[in-house]
Amino acid sequence: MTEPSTLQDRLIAQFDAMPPQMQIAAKHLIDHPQDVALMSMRDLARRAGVSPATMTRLAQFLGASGYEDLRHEQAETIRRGEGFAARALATPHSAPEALVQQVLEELARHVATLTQPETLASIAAAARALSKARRIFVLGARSCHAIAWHFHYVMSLLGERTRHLDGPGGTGPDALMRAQPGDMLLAISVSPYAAAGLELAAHARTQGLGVVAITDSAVAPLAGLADHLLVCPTASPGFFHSLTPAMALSEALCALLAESDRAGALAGLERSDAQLRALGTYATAIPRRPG
Amino acid sequence: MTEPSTLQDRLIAQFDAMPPQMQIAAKHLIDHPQDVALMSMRDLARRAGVSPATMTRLAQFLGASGYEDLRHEQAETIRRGEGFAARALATPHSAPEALVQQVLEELARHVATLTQPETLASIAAAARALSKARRIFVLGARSCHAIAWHFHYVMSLLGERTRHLDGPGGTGPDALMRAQPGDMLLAISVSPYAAAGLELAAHARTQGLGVVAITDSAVAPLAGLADHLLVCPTASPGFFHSLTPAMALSEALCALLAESDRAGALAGLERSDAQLRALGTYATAIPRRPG
DNA sequence: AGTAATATGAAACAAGTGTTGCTTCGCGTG
DNA sequence: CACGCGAAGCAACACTTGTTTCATATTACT
Repeated sequence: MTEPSTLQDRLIAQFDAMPPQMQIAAKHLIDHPQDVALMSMRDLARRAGVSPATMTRLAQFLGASGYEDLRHEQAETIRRGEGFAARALATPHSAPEALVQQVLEELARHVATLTQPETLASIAAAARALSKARRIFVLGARSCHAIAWHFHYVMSLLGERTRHLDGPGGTGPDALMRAQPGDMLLAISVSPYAAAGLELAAHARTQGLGVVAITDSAVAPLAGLADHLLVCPTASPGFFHSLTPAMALSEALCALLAESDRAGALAGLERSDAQLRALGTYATAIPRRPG
Repeated sequence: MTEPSTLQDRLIAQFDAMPPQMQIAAKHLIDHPQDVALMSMRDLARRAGVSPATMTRLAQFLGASGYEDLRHEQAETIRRGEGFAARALATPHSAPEALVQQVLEELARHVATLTQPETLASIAAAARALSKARRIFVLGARSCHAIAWHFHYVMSLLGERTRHLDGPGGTGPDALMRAQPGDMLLAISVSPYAAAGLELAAHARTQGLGVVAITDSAVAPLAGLADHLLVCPTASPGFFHSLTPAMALSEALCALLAESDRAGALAGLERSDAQLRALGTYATAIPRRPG
């Protein structure tokens, strides 16, 4: 009688009873259910980092006679449009749900806005400039700290080129003392514009650093002293300014920088990975759920 | 300049130039475009009442190298949710611009994904739980630090309810010592899952705290011990996992929490604002460009 | 510590995949 | 009436598919 359950539900329900490799496979199916019907089992297994045999075993573990059973089931699900397309149904939401929907829809729209051709060109140009820099100093005060830190963190996995102008005791800006010609500054600043960040950016500018600015207006304080200006929308139906589009910009920059030196990025990542694994930083196995 | 039109459009456009059998095949593809990706070509040919060879010829007639080209194209279309496609405005990009566009489009799509009704309900439920908490501890290790910090920062403008489990000298987790029943934990964790964060979350759980988790899979390590689970996609065409959707989730939560106590939020904001202005934290005028 | 039980990947398997070359068919033209 | 020519099916092709088998690790339990 309990048969209307979806593939994902069954995978989740039985997840804890699976052997490790099968859990890896199951996790992949849960996270990419569409791919069950859209690609071959062997390809899927390769992406999941699992032997093809494991996929067959997983299918049989779920009670199916084989993997093709799963495929047919998922194909039927997709045909019914339950894949993703359940949009724009009349939405008899509660008040809070309506608000979340508004917020998220606006964020999605804002991020989509960034794909305008001129914006793309600005991003590409900024990335090109940053990729040539000897060092990249990263600056983001107050709310923009999140973006600055994230950019620095990601880049630090690739190598040693970024310096984050922040730190305990207010000693963050000190790193600028070692700035040299050929270095660049990535500064993030949205309204209300933190004075400290602006002063530091202006100072860096006087030292001859090139400036890439992520900010919320073409006439924001940072705009005047930026060599490359990336404007991101921050409006939101909610209480606060949004930093999601700024985060998207930052991630786009990271993607470009990694791509511009693919080999170097890979090498750096591998070195990071080796150390992090050696230190047991990451959980390796998918742990059982506590009973 | 590649393929400004969808498969169906191209089929219709060239329909009249096709030989009879090929038209039968084409009609079937036009009427059941999904099946191109969801079943084998031979099956499809059988249903259309056409020889398999005709299908191959049809594909090549359209300029594709073979039928599998069509299959991949359709699979991609289905993956994107098919229904509404802001696709393929002629984009004669340079390579880097094409990559940025892909990245940003995928991010926008992911954020849009979060507006599914079930997701909205989860977010609303999580926010409700958090709004009732006496205190909210915020936890995000490594890459997730950006999200955790941002949530804490925004909430700290409203009042004193959040504690960020991080800090210099590794003393971050200490704040948990003062946790009491009725407190909650907001934990953020995406793959690769940082072990430290997971342990801390598990520990908080044993102390009786309710847990809201933002993570990237229904079977992520955090999922098992979460009372409220918010799943955000992290895939990206670029090198790295994306945190933009997680940021969007966090901002949605903030918006709801502020809204749930509008008066309190306003009062808190005013107090923050007063102090920050008194200290000259924010730049008031737009400075002229130096020199 | 030793043994039974289980989990796993490599390789072998038959069945099915999309493609291609060849043949046949139908039909209009010289 | 040959003739040529495109269309369509058949059958063999090389390849990939999902599955199974089996030997080897790995794990769990006295």
